Amino acid sequence: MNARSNSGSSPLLLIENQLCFALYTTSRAITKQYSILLKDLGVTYPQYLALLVLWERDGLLVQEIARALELDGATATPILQRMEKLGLVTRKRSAEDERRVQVYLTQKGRSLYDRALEVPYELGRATGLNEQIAKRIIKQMNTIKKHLAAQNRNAAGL
Amino acid sequence: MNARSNSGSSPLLLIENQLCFALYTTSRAITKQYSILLKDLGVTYPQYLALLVLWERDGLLVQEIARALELDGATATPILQRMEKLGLVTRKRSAEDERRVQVYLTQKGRSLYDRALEVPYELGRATGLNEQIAKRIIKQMNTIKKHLAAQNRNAAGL
DNA sequence: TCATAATGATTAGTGTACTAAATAATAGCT
DNA sequence: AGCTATTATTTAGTACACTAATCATTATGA
Repeated sequence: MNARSNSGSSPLLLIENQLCFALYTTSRAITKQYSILLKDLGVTYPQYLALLVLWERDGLLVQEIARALELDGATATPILQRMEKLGLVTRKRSAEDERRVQVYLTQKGRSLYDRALEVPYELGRATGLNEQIAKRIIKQMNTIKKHLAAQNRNAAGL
Repeated sequence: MNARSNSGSSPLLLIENQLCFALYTTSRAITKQYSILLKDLGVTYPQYLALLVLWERDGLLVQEIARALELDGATATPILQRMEKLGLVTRKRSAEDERRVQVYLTQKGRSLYDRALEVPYELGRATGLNEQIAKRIIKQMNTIKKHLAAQNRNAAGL
């Protein structure tokens, strides 16, 4: 049974709309919770994500950070500029290739690491899901994203 | 096993961070897909959601629409103002209570209904999940939101 | 080689989202 | 009635996110 066969019910209640709406509102609720937990650190959720990848590997390109966060470069740039203004990172044009900009953690950026370790722990308690269910949801989210990407690849290929 | 006991692995890989990140990126991917499907209608995803609730019941207050979309009133107002500029709705101060603003669909707003019915159908194909799994995810998202709300109620009560 | 394409980053412009503060009107209380 | 608290909406200010366009630099290929 697909959505079309369900035309008697209201569009608000169609399962596809419900699922997307649930993800939309839950994602916002989580981001809000992160902003509470990250207030002490003085960073936002996307900034925290950028820190996570830089703590993994320093000196990444703007593009690499954007790809890791699944963000457009045009979104990553202003985030990293704000982080530079906060004194968390520095941005340097690469010498070999002047197009590239590498992002490095400052001492201050590195210093947030220890306090940041507490964040996912506190947030994990807040979501109230066990690890097994969380893993299943992560897999299903990846399924959705893969499906959407394939859909758009086909649409672009026409 | 909680996050703390997992202190050997990187913070990026902690299950809580992974879950939240998956929801964050998937929600954005879905919104992007909606924006493609809604381009013909000339509305954004939040505007589409507002239309859904108004098609259910016309003349709702700004606050009621905000609550239905789980948005702050301060976010709903500019969305509805843009929709008014697009000629989709009109906003009228209530006569009995001058604080209240009621939102009504215009003829143009009503006329989008038929085309909008196709949207969740096309999006459902795009996500690639069956109804049963979708329903389970919706339930789990509600669990997370309830948990977060309870957490914050307790924090406020201290 | 040199015109052209591709790449990496940024800027411009629009539309959310959020908190906090302002505004205006109504409700409640004494 | 008049003071105070509450309610509904809006405005102000900050920070994403997205598309499209721009700019500089590097890669390419006839």
